[in-house]
Amino acid sequence: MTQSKKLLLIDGNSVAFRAFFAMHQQLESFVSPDGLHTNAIYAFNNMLDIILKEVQPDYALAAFDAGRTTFRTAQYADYKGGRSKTPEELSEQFPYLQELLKDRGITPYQLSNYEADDIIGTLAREADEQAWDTSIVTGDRDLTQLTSDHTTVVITVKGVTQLEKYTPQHVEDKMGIKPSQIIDLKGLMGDTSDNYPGVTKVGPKTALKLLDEYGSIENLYDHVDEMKKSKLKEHLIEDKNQAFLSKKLATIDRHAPLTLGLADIPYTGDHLEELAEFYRKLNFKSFLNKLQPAAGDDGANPFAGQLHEYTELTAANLAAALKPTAPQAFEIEMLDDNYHTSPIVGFVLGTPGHWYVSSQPELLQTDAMHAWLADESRRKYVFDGKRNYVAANRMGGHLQGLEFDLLLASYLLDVNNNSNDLGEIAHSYGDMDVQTDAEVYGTGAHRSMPEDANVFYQHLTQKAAAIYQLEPDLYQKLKDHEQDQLFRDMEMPLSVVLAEMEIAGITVDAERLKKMGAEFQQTLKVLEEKIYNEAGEKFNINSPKQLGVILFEKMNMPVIKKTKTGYSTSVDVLEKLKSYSPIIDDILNYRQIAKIQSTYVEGLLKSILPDHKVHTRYLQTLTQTGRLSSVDPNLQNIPIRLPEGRKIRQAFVPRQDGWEIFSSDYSQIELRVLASISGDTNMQEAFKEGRDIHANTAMKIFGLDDPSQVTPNMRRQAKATNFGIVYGISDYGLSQNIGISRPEAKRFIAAYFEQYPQVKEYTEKSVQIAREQGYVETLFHRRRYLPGIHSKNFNVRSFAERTAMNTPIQGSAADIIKVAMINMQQALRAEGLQATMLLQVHDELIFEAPSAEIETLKKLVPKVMDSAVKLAVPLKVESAYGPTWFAAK
DNA sequence: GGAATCACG
DNA sequence: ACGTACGTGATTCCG
Repeated sequence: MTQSKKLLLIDGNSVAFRAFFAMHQQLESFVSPDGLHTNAIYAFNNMLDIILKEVQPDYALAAFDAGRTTFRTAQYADYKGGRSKTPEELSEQFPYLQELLKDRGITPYQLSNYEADDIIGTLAREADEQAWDTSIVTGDRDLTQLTSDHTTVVITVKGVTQLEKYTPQHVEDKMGIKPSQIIDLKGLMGDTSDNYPGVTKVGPKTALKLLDEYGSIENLYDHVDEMKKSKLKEHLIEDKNQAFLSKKLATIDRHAPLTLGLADIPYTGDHLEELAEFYRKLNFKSFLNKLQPAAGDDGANPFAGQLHEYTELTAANLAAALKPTAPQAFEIEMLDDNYHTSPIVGFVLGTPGHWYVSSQPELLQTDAMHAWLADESRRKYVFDGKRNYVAANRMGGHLQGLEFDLLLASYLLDVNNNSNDLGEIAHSYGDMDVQTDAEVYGTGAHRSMPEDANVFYQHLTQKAAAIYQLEPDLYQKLKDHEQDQLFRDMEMPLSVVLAEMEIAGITVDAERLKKMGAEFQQTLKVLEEKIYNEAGEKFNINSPKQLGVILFEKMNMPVIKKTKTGYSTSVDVLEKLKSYSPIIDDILNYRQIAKIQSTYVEGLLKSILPDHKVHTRYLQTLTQTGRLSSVDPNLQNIPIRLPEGRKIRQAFVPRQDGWEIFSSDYSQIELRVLASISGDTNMQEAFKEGRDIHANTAMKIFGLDDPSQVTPNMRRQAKATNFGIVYGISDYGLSQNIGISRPEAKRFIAAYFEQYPQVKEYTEKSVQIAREQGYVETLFHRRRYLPGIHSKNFNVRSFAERTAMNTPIQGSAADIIKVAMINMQQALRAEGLQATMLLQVHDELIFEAPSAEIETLKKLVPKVMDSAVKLAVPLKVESAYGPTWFAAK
């Protein structure tokens, strides 16, 4: 069976208009070197990326209007009259838009006397007759009259990159009429934007009612005499001609005399060289970077790039391959993200001109490879050293001598560019010679080795070559940013520390978890029954939608908050509903236990490997602030705040009897960082004197003389205010958080800034710096760009301002614990301890150790942590230990 | 695949 | 007037 052909038809004018106005705000920032406005072209191209990927057409055309005069203006002179002139900033973009379309393999077309709609209608009809599948993209809902079993109309909503698909069914659901009735609707109600009238006093509601009853304008007028006497009837009779004319105007001509046919418009894909030239001309860097040869190309590569030659590694040539003393690129290949468990499919190493590839992981286990891996003097260039370290470890090797990690370098240069794909990153630095993994291996369920081994080898080779080629450029950029130390002395060594922590893993007592799971199961069952009783019916408690119906419709509780999709049923909402019914408490309990059960009992059990441990992966190049994140499983959000959840920690145990879990955390590290970098003398004094910072703040903002006057509630509010400052305060946010009025929150903040004046200066200075240089930095020159700081959109700009205040604080705290971790691994080794660092949870480090080493750790760990950096205030570290993680707190 | 919810610092 | 706290990840539902 042959698959039916796919046709893509684009309403060029309509989409261009939408594109132009969607990016109207950015009009003046999208200007080519020649002074041409490019915002519409840019947004149009974004839409193309999306729709081409989705439709994958065999044939494609973009239709444009030929001018103002058409056969419709002949029928009705004022058709589309009164429209204001197309802005010059847009009309100048049309010729380029057509050039873009050609370069993207899509035929642009216009026909004098006809509108784009008619071209589209005609081709869609021809395609329909051959049972092709057609997608029509437009911003104009009128085109939904063309929907059929084979034709889908895709409407751009909210800009041009959000698309809504209309099938005949969707048209009916959304508009209440069949696609064929749209022209009747327009006939009755007219169209103000196209400037033709319908029947007097008939709007959408009346028109829909009439169509519901009569089906079409023709049938309506056949029976108009039978209607009861009414104003409506008079208008209908009066405006009969107008109604028929309007229907005619609204009807798309599906037999326009086109000068081309379907056979003339094959979709030819990106014409890479022309397209690259076009992007360069318009200064479209991001599109240029995304540009690459399509997968399955015969390797032809128009971008200067070369395909590097390679040699397949064998036992015989291994020695020769390992001989060069210059730094070598090295990469172990795995297809799954989780490198702790993914099969290893091959590896590559070498220097330019001498690339060696292999699809035999066993070679990594040879003595020769082991010696080379462990030889610190043999420097290695890698992409994601941590991943390679773990993989080498699985092959019995110890990867040392890491000199340059492309992934870490690109992350530090711009944390927004947090791709994990070598190809994508290389492209963003202008190296187009390497494909992305998605292109070579596919994604999701389709991910697999290429059929042709040479494709695999070539990909490995191109990756290694890209690392080598980009190294000098990126290292220079790091130096330009004053980030070479951060890179060399912090992130690079940390990647090895993290690899060792991940490999160590933490032991989980599965039996313990299962026992807890059984108990939770019982509790859930009881709660479930109770909730069904109270609701008077069974429903899915896990479905916020169904729960909303029960609470707010059936039980008539007041709606406190709405979400995009319906009623909010989140904790803060439910808390406010407690007095209405005991069902609320049961739901809250159910939610709490269900969360623990699904995420922490069942979820955790799934990640335990045969060694009885879980081996998380720390993502070192993800967060915008420099923190780590933890996945598969996430060990940075194990419950602690509520007693039921906290019990989960009883399942985290040392790897052998006679050992314990030891934990140390920084106390108030973010506020200490704030005190230090703001230079605020009052806040510094509080820390230097070892005072309770929240109580101290309470005394200051409530104007008390003595700590004994601070009530628990005052301290709670002061604490929230301290947090608020760190997050980039707003009176509204604070008022919400501690349940006070907005003016009160405002007074709090004013009092706070009066007491800590240099903190106020710090917040103002941070925003100022972001405005002036476009980015903010941490103590160690970690950088975050904040393009939103100049936005005209209040929300976007406000967010950037809060981020400007928060990132140096959160990020510097992240820097500090990273330094501590590197020093800690060093210290444990130097002291010859068996103690092993296992986990990092942002401001705490968790170890396992023989009981006999606990006394040593109690001194050593805090010492290493509080001496990681020298701030203007002391760092305080608190420790605890016990037989499980539960006890170590 | 997005939205809602909730776990952590 | 705008409409919010900063940084994350996993699970579930549902179109």
